Amino acid sequence: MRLMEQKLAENIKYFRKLQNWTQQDLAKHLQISRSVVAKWESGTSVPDVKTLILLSKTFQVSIDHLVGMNTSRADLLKEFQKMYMSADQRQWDPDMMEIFDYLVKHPRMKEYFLEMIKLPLKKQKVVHRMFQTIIDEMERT
Amino acid sequence: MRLMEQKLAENIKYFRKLQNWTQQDLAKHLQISRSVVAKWESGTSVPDVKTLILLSKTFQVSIDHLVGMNTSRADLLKEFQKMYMSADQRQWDPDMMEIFDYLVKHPRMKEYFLEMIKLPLKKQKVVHRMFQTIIDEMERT
DNA sequence: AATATTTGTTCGTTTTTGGAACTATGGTAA
DNA sequence: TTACCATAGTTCCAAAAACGAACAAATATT
Repeated sequence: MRLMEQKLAENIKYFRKLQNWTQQDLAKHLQISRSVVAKWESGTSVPDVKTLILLSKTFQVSIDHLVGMNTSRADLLKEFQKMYMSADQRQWDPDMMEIFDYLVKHPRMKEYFLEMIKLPLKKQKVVHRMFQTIIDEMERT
Repeated sequence: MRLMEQKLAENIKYFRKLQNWTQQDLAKHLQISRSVVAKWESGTSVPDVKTLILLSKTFQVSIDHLVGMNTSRADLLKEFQKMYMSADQRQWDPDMMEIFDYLVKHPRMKEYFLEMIKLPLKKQKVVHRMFQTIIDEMERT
């Protein structure tokens, strides 16, 4: 993991110089001490996450790029799937897909489901239980 | 900047659940103590940059996404629709997204929902009605 | 209702950062 | 060359933060 620190160090320096800034300039921008910037760039220390985000904004570069992880900047689809679909596969989670289809076909059920989501948490739990009980019952008979 | 911590917290939890992992599972993966994960997810503390990168790799999500610096959900959705959805004109609306999120967070509910789908149609109808009744009831009281 | 699993919180300890001051390097002009 | 100035690297200490263990609370399952 030493590599990552190295890249981050290099990149901070790189983007700083891209702006024609001295360490002092950057430090002022971030409202921190100059010596801290020096330490980042020499790999002696690492900015915390909050500051990293600030750096990303300051330089207008993605955080992934900043830390040298822009390899996985792959396709949108993959990101999207990871973002919104159930995990394991590269494909859509078949189960979710099934539910999706089902709800499209049963809009009323969908509406009521949405209603449930809006309920206070405790009531949601109650609904879950009841639902569970109902399904169990239905499967048994 | 308080916002960022909140989003990061939510996202770590979200992606963890997407994998159907407990905090313990994630902790093991990262070779750290579970309580640390708990603290991240409750916003009590923040992972350092090294660990953040590890998380990004583990979940296969960009760091920017992880800290909530992503292009907005709506944008991503639009992009996705443009690229993959427009063909067969499926209705992919925000409500559906909400439901998906909800099911990710409540895997058990998802399972039971799937059970329902497998029931014979008549029973499904019955379940629908009961569900609606329950929701109506819950909303009234 | 009782048990087991999962999550949240508190505490003391350890690690790490951040800042001040000092040192080192590089360029420029006399 | 030497003196000077701006910039960058390093050391030390204080302060902040994360970490892990143990305990407490909440949630799910039977």
